[in-house]
Amino acid sequence: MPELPEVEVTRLGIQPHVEGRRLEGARVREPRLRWPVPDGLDQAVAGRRVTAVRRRAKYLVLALDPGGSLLIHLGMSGSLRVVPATTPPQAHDHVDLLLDNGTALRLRDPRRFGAILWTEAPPETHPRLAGLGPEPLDPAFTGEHLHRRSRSRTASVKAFLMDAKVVVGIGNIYASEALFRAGLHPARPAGEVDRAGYDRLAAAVAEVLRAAIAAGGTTLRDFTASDGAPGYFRQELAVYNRTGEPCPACGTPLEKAVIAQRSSFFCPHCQP
DNA sequence: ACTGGATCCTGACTGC
DNA sequence: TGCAGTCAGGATCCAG
Repeated sequence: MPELPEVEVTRLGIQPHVEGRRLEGARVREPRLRWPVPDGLDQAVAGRRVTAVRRRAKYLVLALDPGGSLLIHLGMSGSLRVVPATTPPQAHDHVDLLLDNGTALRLRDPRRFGAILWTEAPPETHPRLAGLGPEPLDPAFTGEHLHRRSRSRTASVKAFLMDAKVVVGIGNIYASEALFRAGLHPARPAGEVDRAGYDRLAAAVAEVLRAAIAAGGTTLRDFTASDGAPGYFRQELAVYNRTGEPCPACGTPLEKAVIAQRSSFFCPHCQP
């Protein structure tokens, strides 16, 4: 699924087509997503204007006027396209948000781990968003923050980095990539990494996420941006899915290990 | 407060 | 060609 860079690439892609448009309604073909698509979504959004397309963690937040917000999560396999509303839906095209120019923002999600939620309250107070950690591209995300939050934690630094209460947006690909750039073994207990290590890690996270956004995200199999284009950061991945290939820094064969139930990729020499 | 494990779902791929 | 098994970009819930 889309991690933060893929969600941000999606946001940048749909924003010019969606922001400022009035919603005419919603067409729900399959409400059984991660959580059920709300009953009455069509009525709830009809006539409201999209004033902003934002992102919080891996959620897209469409702010509406007068009031209300749509929260859209892409789960593992979700994607959003802007298409003519008359385009015949293909398999797994579960929801259309109908815009006032004859187009539709169309959610496709084969695995249905994604979600569309509706709230009248300020979106940051929604249970799914309240309690999340800082954005990794915000100044509040620092090595000091990671160091402080990790004291006495025995779980791996990789699991720690993927904990949305610690910092949001980092999934399995970018966790491996950031730990490689920081020279940290993914299985190291989070509480044993020192301040210098977390300073390197915080910087590495921001670097790799920014680079991935600039490349249009990472396409492993089914991620496409809102215009259908794949992301090209796959070519720049240093370790992810590269078991046995030479480390780009030292040439040692890269290794794979299952850490916190997720495949993890690392260089045994550069990441002690 | 943390931790690891199970869970939701479909599709792609591997090996027999 | 078919079939069973494995794995996949997420994140919640639960027991301990």
